Amino acid sequence: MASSKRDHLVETALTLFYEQGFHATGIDTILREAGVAKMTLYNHFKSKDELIVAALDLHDARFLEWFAQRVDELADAPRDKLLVMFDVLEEWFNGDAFNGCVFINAAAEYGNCNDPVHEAAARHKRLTFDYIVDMAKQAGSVDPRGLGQQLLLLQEGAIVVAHVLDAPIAARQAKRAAQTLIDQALAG
Amino acid sequence: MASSKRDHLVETALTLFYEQGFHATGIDTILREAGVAKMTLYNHFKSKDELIVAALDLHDARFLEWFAQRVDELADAPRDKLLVMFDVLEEWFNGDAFNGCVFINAAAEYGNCNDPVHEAAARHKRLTFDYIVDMAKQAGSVDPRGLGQQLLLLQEGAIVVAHVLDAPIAARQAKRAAQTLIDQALAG
DNA sequence: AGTGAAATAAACAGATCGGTCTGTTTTTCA
DNA sequence: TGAAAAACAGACCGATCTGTTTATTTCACT
Repeated sequence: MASSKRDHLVETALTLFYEQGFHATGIDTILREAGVAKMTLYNHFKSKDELIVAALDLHDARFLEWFAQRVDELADAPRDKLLVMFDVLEEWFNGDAFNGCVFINAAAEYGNCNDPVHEAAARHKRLTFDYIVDMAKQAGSVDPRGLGQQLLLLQEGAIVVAHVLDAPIAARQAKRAAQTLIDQALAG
Repeated sequence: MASSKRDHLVETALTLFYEQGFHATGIDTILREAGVAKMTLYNHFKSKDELIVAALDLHDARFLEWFAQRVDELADAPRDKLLVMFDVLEEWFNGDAFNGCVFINAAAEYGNCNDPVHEAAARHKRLTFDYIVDMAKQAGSVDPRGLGQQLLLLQEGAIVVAHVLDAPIAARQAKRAAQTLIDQALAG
């Protein structure tokens, strides 16, 4: 079990980064919370930034998996899946731990697009986009990328509004807008 | 001219906070850049957080004024203003200094909704919403708040996508979606 | 010209930052 | 069972952090 300590460290780091932010969370805090020695961290990672990227990559895979699974549970028809996406968002917003999107937060703290942390955030959003486009394709859209772009905008907007304005209802507003856009895109 | 030093300090702080983030920008850096003594800062503000709020409030007023003015320059009819909003966004995204929305970034670093910094960010987004609702009302929408919410989602989504994915074109995609939503809302 | 407010420079405080180093203990596996 | 690998505790490093203190200088206004 060579990497169990490493995994636990990344897991703890992810939680703290999400709760408190990246710059605001010190290495020592993570180590104390994880119950791990400092040298263990620096044997697995060259720097705090590498730990951040590892934490983001972990959440990337896991979040998308959770998201797609919930969508599949709530709808069967591809067209319905495009819509229930926003119900899943609402679930997320209403969860206790909701503190915005950790990738948006990461890009906010690491604004330089060439920064590895920013790149990890961009990676996730690209995969999110791919997922939506795939659903749009299955729903029979003639321009799945175009529809996907519009729905992505609504999704990201909902996340931001829900967080900044503390308004989880943004998901439902986004769903209404999505309904209109989907109807228009799949008409005829 | 009692407050010229103070103004210059807030101005410098705003620039640096936007460029580098809030936690990542130290007091000393701001003071050096502004050419101001440390005691001058602490005579005007009780803490760094107060300086942050002052910087955000300054940008709040100024940004909304710039935004509304550009919208007025590009369109006359209220309905057109709802649309050219997204052209103005695109101008902003394509500017050299674009690094996302400083209020979204602030909320990302200060996630707690009761934090004065977060509250300042929320204040700005509420005013942005009010502005859009007002335009929707002038455009003759029967549900200006509903339309305003949807357009706000598109706007915030465009900002996030433009920043995280380094894709200023998000503004144009948002404009297309807005066109559809506006048509639907103002139909009949 | 003189007074009081405002800004200055610079040392200082105490905590924390990311990261390194050493030496010891635990775990893993052949 | 024994050697290599991994994790451990914790001291230590220099730098930086926000904020305070003190004493000096600038400057507007009467």
